[in-house]
Amino acid sequence: MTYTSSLLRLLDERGYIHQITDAQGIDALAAKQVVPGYIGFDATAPSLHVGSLVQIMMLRRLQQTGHKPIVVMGGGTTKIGDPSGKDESRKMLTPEAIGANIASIRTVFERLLTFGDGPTDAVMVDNDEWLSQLGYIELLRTVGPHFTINRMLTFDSVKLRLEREQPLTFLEFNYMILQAYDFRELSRRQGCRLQMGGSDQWGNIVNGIELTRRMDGTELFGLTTPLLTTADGAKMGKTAAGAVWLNEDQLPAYDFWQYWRNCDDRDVGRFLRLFTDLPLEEIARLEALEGAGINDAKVVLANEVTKLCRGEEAARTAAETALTTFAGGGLGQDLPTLEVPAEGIRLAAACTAVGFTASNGEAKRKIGEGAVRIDDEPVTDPAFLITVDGGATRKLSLGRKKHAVLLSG
RNA sequence: GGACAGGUGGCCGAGUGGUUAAAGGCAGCAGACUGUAAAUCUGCCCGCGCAAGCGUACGCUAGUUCGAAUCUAGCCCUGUCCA
Repeated sequence: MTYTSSLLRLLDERGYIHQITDAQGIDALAAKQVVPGYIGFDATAPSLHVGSLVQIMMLRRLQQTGHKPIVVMGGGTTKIGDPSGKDESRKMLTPEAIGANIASIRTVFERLLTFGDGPTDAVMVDNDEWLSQLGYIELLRTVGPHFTINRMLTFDSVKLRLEREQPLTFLEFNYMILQAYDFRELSRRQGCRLQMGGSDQWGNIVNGIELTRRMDGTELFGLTTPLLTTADGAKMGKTAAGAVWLNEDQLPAYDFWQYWRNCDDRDVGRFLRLFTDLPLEEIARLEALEGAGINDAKVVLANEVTKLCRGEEAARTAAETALTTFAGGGLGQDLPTLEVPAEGIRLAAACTAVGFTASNGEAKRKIGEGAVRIDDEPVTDPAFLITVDGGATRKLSLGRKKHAVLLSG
């Protein structure tokens, strides 16, 4: 369908839209007034990762088209301990830890959104503000009548668990009620009219809309993004090496840049539309590049995303490091470094020390396989003693992609 | 509270007394081929040690045994059904 509001048009042409509760309704609303819209985020870690970036970018799009982004931090829900994952997510965080996480996460939002008091300035709120005030009996009486178990059982989040015969705790079952309540509360406090989220949030969003309609008679809207996976089917933002964190102190800019630089050919166009502000014509040109030429598009992608999330400076340094390291065979300043003591260090120990390998045993195996090079010369003796002359630097590499700088210590 | 089933390496999943650091698959890492991509083929894939070797590991604890992931007891956890 064609949209009249710039918001919906932008979201549509850039590939953010999976489902909308009432496409015409929200389009009409966005065409005539400032729409405050929110997305909820978890506060279980000191940083969000790339998996949340689509949502953050949607808030950015909201603001770009003249609307008001509301960032909702799940401080209240985090207090309970999000039960959706398996064992690790069972941990319950202290209020102090949650507060620290929220402060840390906020730094990324500040790069991508403009905060303030103006009508289209972004605001950040913590759902703990209202959730922790709730009394159980009160909640049951006011909200309880609007939910039927029959209906709740039909939601995918619940249904899938039951079908797979996986446990679903009462706590988790209640999660959707709290999330629904969030939407209603935001509608009352901030005049929020739109909730966005990943496609897995559809049920929660719809519940919030229904609850608010029944309790207050207010009409709200919901919009979800497609579930983002990489071309080979993996969830975005998680690699075997760990999550791709948005915060600098969780993941160095160089590694962040490399994540995008190494993306699958098939993902380039999609990612450029979702995660950069580049004009669509420019993206069309980039994704049309063929063969090795697509690498140029990947560099642009890495530059742009790193610029947005980490700043110009970080993006430039990471790009320069990549250029000199890969193309020039030299050394970039952004690479991990290791100070080598005067008496030298064994090759295997050096590999582990710079983080190439998890253990000396693994390092030895890799060395034996001929994967490790010093100054681009393969070395196959794990006991080889590396020394660095005073003031000089040497290059340590494992495979094509892992490089580090050795300094004299 | 009761009956039954089950808990194995990042995940899935074989294994019912020694030859099992534990088949196979997935994921991952490296090599070859390339384009810092994908696909494919090959190798690797608990830790320490230069090495010989040692230490840990099959939910937890205690036991049987020359020897246990495998047998016994108790406990914990999960699922299904019953109350």
